[in-house]
Amino acid sequence: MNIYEVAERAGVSIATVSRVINRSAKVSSATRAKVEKVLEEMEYTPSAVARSLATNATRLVGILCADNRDPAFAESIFYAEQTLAAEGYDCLMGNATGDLKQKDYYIKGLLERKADGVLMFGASFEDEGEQNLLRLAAKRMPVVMVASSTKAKEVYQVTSKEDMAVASIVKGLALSGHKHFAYLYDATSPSARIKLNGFERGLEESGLGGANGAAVRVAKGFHGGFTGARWLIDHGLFFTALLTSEDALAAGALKALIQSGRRVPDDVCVFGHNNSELCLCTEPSLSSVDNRMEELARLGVRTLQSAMNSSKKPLQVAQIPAKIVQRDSSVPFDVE
Amino acid sequence: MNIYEVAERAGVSIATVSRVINRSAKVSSATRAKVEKVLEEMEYTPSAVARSLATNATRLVGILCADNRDPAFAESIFYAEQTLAAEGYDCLMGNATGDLKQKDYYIKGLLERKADGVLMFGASFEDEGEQNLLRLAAKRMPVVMVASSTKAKEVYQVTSKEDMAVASIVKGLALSGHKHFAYLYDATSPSARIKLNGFERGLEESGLGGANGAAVRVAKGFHGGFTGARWLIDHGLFFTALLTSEDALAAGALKALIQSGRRVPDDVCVFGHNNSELCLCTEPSLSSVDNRMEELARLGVRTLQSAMNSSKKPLQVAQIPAKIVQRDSSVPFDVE
DNA sequence: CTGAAAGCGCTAACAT
DNA sequence: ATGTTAGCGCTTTCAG
Repeated sequence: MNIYEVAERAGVSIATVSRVINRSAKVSSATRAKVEKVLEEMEYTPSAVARSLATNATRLVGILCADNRDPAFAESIFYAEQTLAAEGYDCLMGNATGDLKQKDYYIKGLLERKADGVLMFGASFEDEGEQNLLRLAAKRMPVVMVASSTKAKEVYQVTSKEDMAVASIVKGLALSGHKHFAYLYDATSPSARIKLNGFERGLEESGLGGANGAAVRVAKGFHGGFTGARWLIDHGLFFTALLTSEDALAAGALKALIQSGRRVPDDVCVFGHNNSELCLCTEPSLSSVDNRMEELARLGVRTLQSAMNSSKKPLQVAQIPAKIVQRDSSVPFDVE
Repeated sequence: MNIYEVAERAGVSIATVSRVINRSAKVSSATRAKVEKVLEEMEYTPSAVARSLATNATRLVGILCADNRDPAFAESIFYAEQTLAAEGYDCLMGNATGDLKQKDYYIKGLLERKADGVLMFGASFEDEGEQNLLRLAAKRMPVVMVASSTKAKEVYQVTSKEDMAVASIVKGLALSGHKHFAYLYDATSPSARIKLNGFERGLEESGLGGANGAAVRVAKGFHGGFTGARWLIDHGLFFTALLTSEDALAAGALKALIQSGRRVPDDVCVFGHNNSELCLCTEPSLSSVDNRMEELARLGVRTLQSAMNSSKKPLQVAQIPAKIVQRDSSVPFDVE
């Protein structure tokens, strides 16, 4: 059921068939009707692959993300997918959580499939090998990284200043009299490191030494937060403020703290990160930092779109401020 | 940078280049080396679209889902994507949340792109038009529906008996003496309706009339659950057991109940649905029904794989039992 | 072991 | 307005 069979059955040339399919040129309404009838009858479906080969254009964009299960990324992917679909782009999705080999697989795949562009959510490209891969990709199609950064300057980047927000929280709490901080994080990705940096910078800028802040790497999710907080408690570490790199971590920590008799926020203030719906569900509700993923996703998609239309090159790097959301797990303070 | 340029630079024919690229046939190690060197130098990337046209095979599978933001679907997508990627399949993802037109867009797209198969998560195809679409798709590639059902019997289906679990909860609670039930749901999709049916069947089979169970449609998420429960309370509806179609709904309801002075589980037992991580985060922790999405996803992927390899046709329809998970938001009872 | 040549299904000049 | 034809980049007989 290709264009030839249609042409034959309709008694016209393949060019004409192609024309009616694509509305590309004038076709007399008589032949048009004739062809369309055959199209219907045969349940003809054009071959996108043949078309792509002929036109050298796929309407395909890659969505590479660190983990589509992360609610923030899921939200971004959803938005990106729906927006791009509305413009007739299809999304090839991949989770590049792992090592270089995995990233290589996805990037090469997109290159081979001649994708029109890539949108990355939280995918980290740190070392030399990864950056080279990124450059290779950027040479052939626009690459937009959302919520993660890289030294490779060939790619577009949009991030929010989460580290500033974290630092601001520490400073705000310090001004309120807090002197002993703890930080729970679950990954060592660049963006995770950036948040951690914010924590440490906050301490420094508050005139507090490293001894005032314990940063502990824990397992992912509620369980990681729970056991992490238990560990802190069991080891007798004293802290009146607990920050985390993830809401689920904070939710777990919250449970552990309360089970151990701590009052939140009176004894210890707790902060999550990402401002997910989870924050509303805990008791007390969770203060968090809103990294404004929707904004980032929006900006990322727009950037990719204009880059693909190669109309005007947008900025290489964009940053928007993150927002601190104070709820019941912390005592209110002013943010400078 | 196509196969011709490579052939020329290496002083061989394109057939030979094709052979070394695909390791398809014997090539003397001398020429092989020569060709591979050129491949490297030119940073040659094969064209998947040309290859697909020639071989009539894309390694592409569609992942159509109701909403990739739903944690359960996100988990499934992740699993499916990683598993398929390991076998060299790329995933075209789409959210077919909406009307027929949207589903049509995705299905036709997959057909045009000559996808090798489709995996659907929670996507509903109810009415005549949608079912015809499904049939059209199934005629050309294997279609596997996970966590949703349809009357169209041309597609593979794997679901869990969530309705049975819901009914069992109602019956279990009824045996414990509960007489007044409420049910909060946020959608009218087939699978949502099935759950609701379970609720109603549970009442019936407990010898309770419809007057003993109020089913209310509410907005999505925590907020929907919160306002829904408030509505029930404000309207003076008495109930000692509250079931929901979603954990987030239950989380919201939980807050509202507790704020209004109800003790959970003493005054009212609350059940979520999906057994997400959220259940651990609430206070008290949330009882829920585990629809075993991971199992379903696993089964769905396996089904698709074997259907694509057309080795042996697996069963058309598979069902696995769902599990009731009792936590602190309900008083323990025995499940028959 | 290697090369020549015919397609895969479609688009896009270029004719008519 | 419609038809002819030459690719698009690759795979795959079929010869040699």
